[in-house]
Amino acid sequence: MVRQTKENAELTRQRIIDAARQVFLERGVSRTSMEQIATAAGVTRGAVYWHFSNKTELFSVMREQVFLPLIDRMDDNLQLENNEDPLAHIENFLNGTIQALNESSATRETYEIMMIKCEYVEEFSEVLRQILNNCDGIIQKLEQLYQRAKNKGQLRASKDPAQLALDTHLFF
Amino acid sequence: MVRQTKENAELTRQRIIDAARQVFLERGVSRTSMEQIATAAGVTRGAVYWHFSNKTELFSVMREQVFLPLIDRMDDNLQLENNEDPLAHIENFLNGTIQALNESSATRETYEIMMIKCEYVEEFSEVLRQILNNCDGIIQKLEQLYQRAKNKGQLRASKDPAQLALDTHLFF
DNA sequence: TTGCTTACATACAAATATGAATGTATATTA
DNA sequence: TAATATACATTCATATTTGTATGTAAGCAA
Repeated sequence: MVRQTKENAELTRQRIIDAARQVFLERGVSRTSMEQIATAAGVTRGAVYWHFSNKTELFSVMREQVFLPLIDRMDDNLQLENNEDPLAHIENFLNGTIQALNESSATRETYEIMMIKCEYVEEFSEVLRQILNNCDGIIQKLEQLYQRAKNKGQLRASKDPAQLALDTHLFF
Repeated sequence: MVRQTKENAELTRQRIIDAARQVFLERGVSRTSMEQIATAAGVTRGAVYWHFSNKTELFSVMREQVFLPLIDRMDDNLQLENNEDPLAHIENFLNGTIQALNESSATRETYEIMMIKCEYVEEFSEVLRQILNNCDGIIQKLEQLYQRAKNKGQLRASKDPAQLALDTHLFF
């Protein structure tokens, strides 16, 4: 197979990403070689290097492909418009995210890779920073919601909204 | 330096372990080579291989050296004798463990390595299993304590001790 | 004191991985 | 339709890492 049409090339690219996710999951990020990813995708390293300049970039793309939509969805679920019942709002948000994880095995696998199959050093520590950045927005929104709940008397006075937001996020 | 006395050899071994922890922390477990560990310890790979058969074993020893005492301490803190105030007992346990982490940088570093600088695949998944095994005992004890708290009316009826134990552990 | 063992250092061979260079047949475009 | 760019496969040079093998000086026991 020598020269695919544009659409086929896009399919190949996606197959490589999916293959990477599989191999990362099985062998961990740093122990998988480009060769293994290529084999799993049914191509050679040449193809992999054509689409991605190195493993770090491939990892980032794989991650963003499933995570940016998830983050978006989380952000959407946290829209601050609804002022009626902040606590229920938070519960809905958590349930929605769990459901998203439940529905997509790709998302779950990526999550697992990021949790226990990746060492956050050097190039990857940048990834970690990005993730934490994403989370910061969510934490802030959570805090605002908790603050509103407190204002509405839904929370005992002893609770600190900032702490609760951190707790919620950390637990999640 | 060619032939040390027995005590000096033991010191060398310990230096290697400490060096391994440092390098693991900086570069992640799978990206550090024996060479780097050796250099950090001020010896050659020969010495490292003399004391440890490979990186996995070195990692295990490093981990156990700081974690077994920690687990022991946690177990001790959870002794079930004191029946007066189960919830306070749990709080003490958590505080004690935090304090242990706080006191020993080696423990903290090892904790960080295990959390985000190690990919749990193949040989290392065994390590993960071991860790979870250790935790099981703790979770059970927590559950018993929560159960007692419930019996004593310290908990609302709606709370499930098993759930609370998992929550506490997971959060921690 | 001799002989054996220990605690390493040094050297070597093999495996593995990387990135780039090159080749090539086909899509695409002018 | 000719020229060019694309989407790969193949090849190659170069590190890097590993485990082992070998060397060696000093410690230790008899």
